[in-house]
Amino acid sequence: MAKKSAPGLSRERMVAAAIEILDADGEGGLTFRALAAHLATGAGALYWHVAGKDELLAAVSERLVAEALEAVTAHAVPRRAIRAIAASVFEAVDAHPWLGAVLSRGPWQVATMQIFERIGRQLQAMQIGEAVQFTGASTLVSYVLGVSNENAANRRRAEPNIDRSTFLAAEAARWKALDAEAYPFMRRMSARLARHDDRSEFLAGIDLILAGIDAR
Amino acid sequence: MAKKSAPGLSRERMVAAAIEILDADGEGGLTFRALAAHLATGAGALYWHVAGKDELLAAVSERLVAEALEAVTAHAVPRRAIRAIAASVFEAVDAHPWLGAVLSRGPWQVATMQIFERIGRQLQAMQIGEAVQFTGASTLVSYVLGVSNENAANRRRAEPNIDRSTFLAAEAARWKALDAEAYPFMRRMSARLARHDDRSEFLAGIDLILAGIDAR
DNA sequence: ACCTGAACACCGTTCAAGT
DNA sequence: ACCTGAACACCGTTCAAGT
Repeated sequence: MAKKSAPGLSRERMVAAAIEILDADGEGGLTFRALAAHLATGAGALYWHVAGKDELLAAVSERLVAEALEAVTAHAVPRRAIRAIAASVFEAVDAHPWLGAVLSRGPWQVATMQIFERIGRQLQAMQIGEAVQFTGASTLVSYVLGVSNENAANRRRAEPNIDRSTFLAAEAARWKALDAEAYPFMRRMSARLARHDDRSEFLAGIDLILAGIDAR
Repeated sequence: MAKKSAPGLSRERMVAAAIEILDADGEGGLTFRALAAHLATGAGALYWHVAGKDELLAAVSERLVAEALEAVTAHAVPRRAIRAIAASVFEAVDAHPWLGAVLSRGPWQVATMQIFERIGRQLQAMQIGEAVQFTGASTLVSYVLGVSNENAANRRRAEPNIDRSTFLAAEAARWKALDAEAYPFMRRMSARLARHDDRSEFLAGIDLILAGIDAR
């Protein structure tokens, strides 16, 4: 849908190029020099269209989150809708792991506000008081950002393109090898870690919070 | 308890000095040059005691989290204990806002493992299945890290030493001024935001998750 | 064994100069 | 109005040289 070879720079082209670089080389790979080279221009030119790197990253996260939220199918039941919203954000972060770090670096930027608003509206439709709506939305968003950020950090730590199951196996082995005195719980959970699924575990956390909201 | 003028460097002295600088000047203030100057040595000397900046930050977070967890008073009732653990971590992050960012940059470092383990042991003492223990611990830790990170980011954004209530008032005014079509929920919540308390709101989120766990 | 500090290979950002 | 690219003021890290 984007024009193939529009002449000159633009915020849009910069955002698109930044996403390409971030996906290819991770957050460390996105420098204004690399971005300028990618766009066949000088580094200084970028500053004509964007105030700086923070603003660019905010624009990038705004775009991906907006797309993720647009993709959410409507649900008549609020808790279903919340689950769908959370799942869609999770999938965006899963597809672009660096997004987790970017999102939680500047909360209360438009991207996070969108998530908060969308979740909040669904809570509003539930039969709960305003205080629980506020606490519930805050808790859900904090949880979503927390998981996103952990995923981003894990991807940074792991070798790129490593197989998911071999990564989990290595991680579980680490847990199992922990000191028995200091980490009895983690040791006991190591087998469970090895066979857990990130996405459904994330959604199980959402369900836990939703169940807590229902209990009010 | 630390020796006043022990000769030479050491990991411990570096960690202590790093915390001082971070508290005074924020995360951006901690450079190896500044740290070396603070310790009256050359920048290269630091690398004799620490592999690099990441390791230093990990050691810093490890220390503060260990102190926070030691300060937790024992509770016979698991959900009380979990509340106390979460509150103690919250207070550490509140006292050292940059810690929130450091903690969630490298999860599954010792600091995070300690929190996970401590919370997990309490869940283990509750009458719940192992799957809920795993999901519950993950959810609680992700939430704690999420909130910590948001707080860190908020402090970065606000002017330093700004009064808490004036910050909240300004933030609430921003919410109230949002577009009515796009942000009805946030607008409706603006008054509540203005008078909410960070700490008790954080704990209300913990209670929500705990209530969800109980509902199993 | 431990420290020094200059040097290396980067950054984000600015800005005079161009078109 | 928009782009260029050298220059500025930084970084983390390395490493020969010192004690």
